[in-house]
Amino acid sequence: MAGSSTRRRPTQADVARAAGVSQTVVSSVLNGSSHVSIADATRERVLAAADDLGYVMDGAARSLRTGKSLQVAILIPDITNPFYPAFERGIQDIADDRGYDLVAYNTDGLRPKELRTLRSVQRARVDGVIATPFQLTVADFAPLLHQGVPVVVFGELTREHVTPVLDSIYVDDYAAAGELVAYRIDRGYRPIGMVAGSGDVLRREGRVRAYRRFLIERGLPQEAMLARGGDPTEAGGYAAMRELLARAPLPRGVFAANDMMALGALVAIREAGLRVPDDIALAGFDDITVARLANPPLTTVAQFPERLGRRAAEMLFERLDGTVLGEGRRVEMPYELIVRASA
Amino acid sequence: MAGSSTRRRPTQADVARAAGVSQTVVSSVLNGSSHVSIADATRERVLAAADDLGYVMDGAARSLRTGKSLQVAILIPDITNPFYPAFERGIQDIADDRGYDLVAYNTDGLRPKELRTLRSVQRARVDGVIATPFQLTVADFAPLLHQGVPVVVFGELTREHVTPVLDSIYVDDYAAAGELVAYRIDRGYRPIGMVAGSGDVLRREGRVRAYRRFLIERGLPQEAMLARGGDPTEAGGYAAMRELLARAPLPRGVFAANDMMALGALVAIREAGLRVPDDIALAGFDDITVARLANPPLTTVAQFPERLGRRAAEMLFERLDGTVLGEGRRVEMPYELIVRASA
DNA sequence: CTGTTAGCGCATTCAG
DNA sequence: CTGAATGCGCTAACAG
Repeated sequence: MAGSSTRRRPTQADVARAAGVSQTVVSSVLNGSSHVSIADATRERVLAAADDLGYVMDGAARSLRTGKSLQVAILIPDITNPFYPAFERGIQDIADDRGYDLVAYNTDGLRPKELRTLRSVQRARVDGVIATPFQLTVADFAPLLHQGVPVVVFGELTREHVTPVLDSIYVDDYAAAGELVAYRIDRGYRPIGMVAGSGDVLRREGRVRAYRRFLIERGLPQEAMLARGGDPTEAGGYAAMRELLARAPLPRGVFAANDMMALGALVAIREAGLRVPDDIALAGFDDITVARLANPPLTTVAQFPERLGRRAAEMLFERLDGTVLGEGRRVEMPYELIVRASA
Repeated sequence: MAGSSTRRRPTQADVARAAGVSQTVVSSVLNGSSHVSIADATRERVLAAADDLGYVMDGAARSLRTGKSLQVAILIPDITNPFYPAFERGIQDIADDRGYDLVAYNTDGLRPKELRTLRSVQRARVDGVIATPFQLTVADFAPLLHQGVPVVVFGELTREHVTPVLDSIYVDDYAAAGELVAYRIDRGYRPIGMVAGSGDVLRREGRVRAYRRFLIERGLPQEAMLARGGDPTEAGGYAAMRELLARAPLPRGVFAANDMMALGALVAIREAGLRVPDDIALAGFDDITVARLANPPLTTVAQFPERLGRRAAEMLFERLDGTVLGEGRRVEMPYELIVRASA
C-alpha cells in the first residue's frame, strides 16, 4: 500500500546498479557522445534499465556540471498583445527541434520589470535570450553577454559607443509606416491623424516618426492630429480616436500605431456615425489575424511574427552552436503592405 | 583590453572572499532564512560585496541542492489560439509575485508531443505543472505526481479507477453551450447548425454534446447540420460554414465551438450574401477580445481566461506551500453568457 | 572498453 | 555568531 508516497526519482546510479555497470557507463550511453565507445550489449542493457526505471535526466545536475541548461529565455512585453503569441510560437518551434525549453517572461515594457527579468534570466542560467526590449538599452545586456550568454534583440537598438556582440532583428517600421501613410491614408491636402500608444516604446517610435515626417513634407501642422492613448490596446485606440473626433477639423484619414488600436478606433468612428473608408480612411499595423475579419477589413502592414520568431531563434542557435562568431549582426526582415477595404 | 572575453560569473565563494567571511555566511544572509542569526555589520558587508560583484544566484546549483527549481511549467495546446495568452498571463502574474519563472510548452494537443513535453518537464525539474491536456489522461501524470510535483489540470478529466492527488479547474462548457443554444440560437423549430473542430479535443466536447442534446430534445435530426472543420481556427470555421451553406436546408442559427471559428463563419455567411443575425443567428464561445469588435458584435460565452490562470496558479502554489494537502480538488469556475448583436 | 575520482555552486549539518 | 566539511546528480579526465 505504498500509495501516493513521494518516490525519489531514479538517478544514473540507480540505473547503473540495475544494469550492473558503473555510473560513468550510464552517462556515456545516455549522452551518446563522448569519445568512449560502449559495447552494444552493454548499451542495450543500460537503455533497458533506464527505460524500466523511468529514468529522466536531472537537468539541474547536468546544468551545474556542463554549464548548459537547455533552456532559452524569451522576454516580451505582454503575451496578451496579439503580435507576440505568433512570435513566441515561432521561437518555440525552433527551440523544440533543438531540444531546448522556453522560459517566458512578460515585462509589460516597464523598465523595473525588465531589469528584474534580466536577473531572473541569469539565475535560471539559460543558455540564450531573445528579447523585445522596450526601455532597456544595450548596456543592460552587458552582464549576460560577458558571461557568454548570446542575446538576440527584436527591434532597433539605440547604438551606443560600445557595441557588444549582440544580434538584432527588426522590421523597418519607419519605411513601412511611410508607405502606408503616403499611399493609403493621404487624400490630398486634408488633415490626417494618428492614434498611438504612450510613446515610451522605442520599438514603435518609427511609426510615429514616419507620420511626423509626412506632415512636415506636406507642410501640415504637427501634433494637432496626433492622439496618444494610454495603452497600445483596443481600449487605447478607442479613447484616442474619440479624442481626435472631438477636435476640429475632422481627420480624413487615420493611421493607428497597431491593429488593436485601429480596431478600437473603428468602433469609435462607427459610433460617431461616420463610415470607413468613405468618411475616414483607416489603417493599422501588424496584420493580426482579426484585421482581415474586421468590417471593413483593415488595411495594414504585415510583419510575419512567426517567421520573425523563427529567424530570431535560428540566429540564437547559430551563436549557441558556434556556427557564427564575431560581430553582432543586424538583420532586417521584410514587411508587406496589406491593402484591404479600410484605406 | 579585456573586451568581450567571457567572464566567469561570481559565486558565493567570490562574494565571501570580497567580504572577508566564509561562504556559509554568504549563503545565510542571501537566503535570509536559516536558524542562524548574522551580525548586522556582517550582513551589510556581504550584501554590499554581492551587489558590487553583480552576484546572481546560480539556480542550477540551488536546485540540485534543495530540489526546488523555482520554475513552474505550463502546458497548453497553442499559444496562438487567442484563449491561451490570457490564461498564461494570469499564471505568469501569480508566479511572478512568488518569484517563480514560467516554462512554457506548446503541445498542439497532439499526444506524442504532450508526452515528450511531460519528459521535458521532468528533466527541467520544475516544481509544479499547470496543464491543459488534450489527449493525456490522469495516468500520464502519475510519474510527476509520485515524484511530488503538484499538477493542476485545466479541463474536465476522464475519471479513472485510481484518482491521484491532482487538482483540476474547469468551466461547465456543457451547461454554457446548452444555454447559448437554447436562448440565442434556437428560433423555433428551424434547423440550427454547428461548426466545430475535429473533435479529438476532450476539453471542448461538452460544447458539441450540448448541441446534440438540444437536437434530441427538439426531435431534430442529428449530424445533418454539424460540420467539423479541421482546425479550431478562423480558417476551419470558414470552411465548415461553407460546407453548411452548401447543404439544404439553410440553417437559421449556427453555434460555433469557439470565437475564432465563429469569426470565420461570419465571413463565409457574409460572402454568401446573407446577413447576421437577420438570416442566420451566430454565436461563438470564449469571448476573445475581438468578439466584441466584430460586425455585428458576437454573442458568446465568456470564460475569463486570465482569472482561470490566476486561480489555477493559486491552487498550484497552495500545494507547493503545503497550505492545502490531501485529496485532489475540482474547482468549477463561472462562465457568463455575453449577449450581443449576432444572436 | 569500463571503473575511479574530482568538482560544478550551493545549503546544511556540526564544531568551534 | 561564524567556519570547515559534506553531498545533491552529473560529466570529464584519467587509469586500468
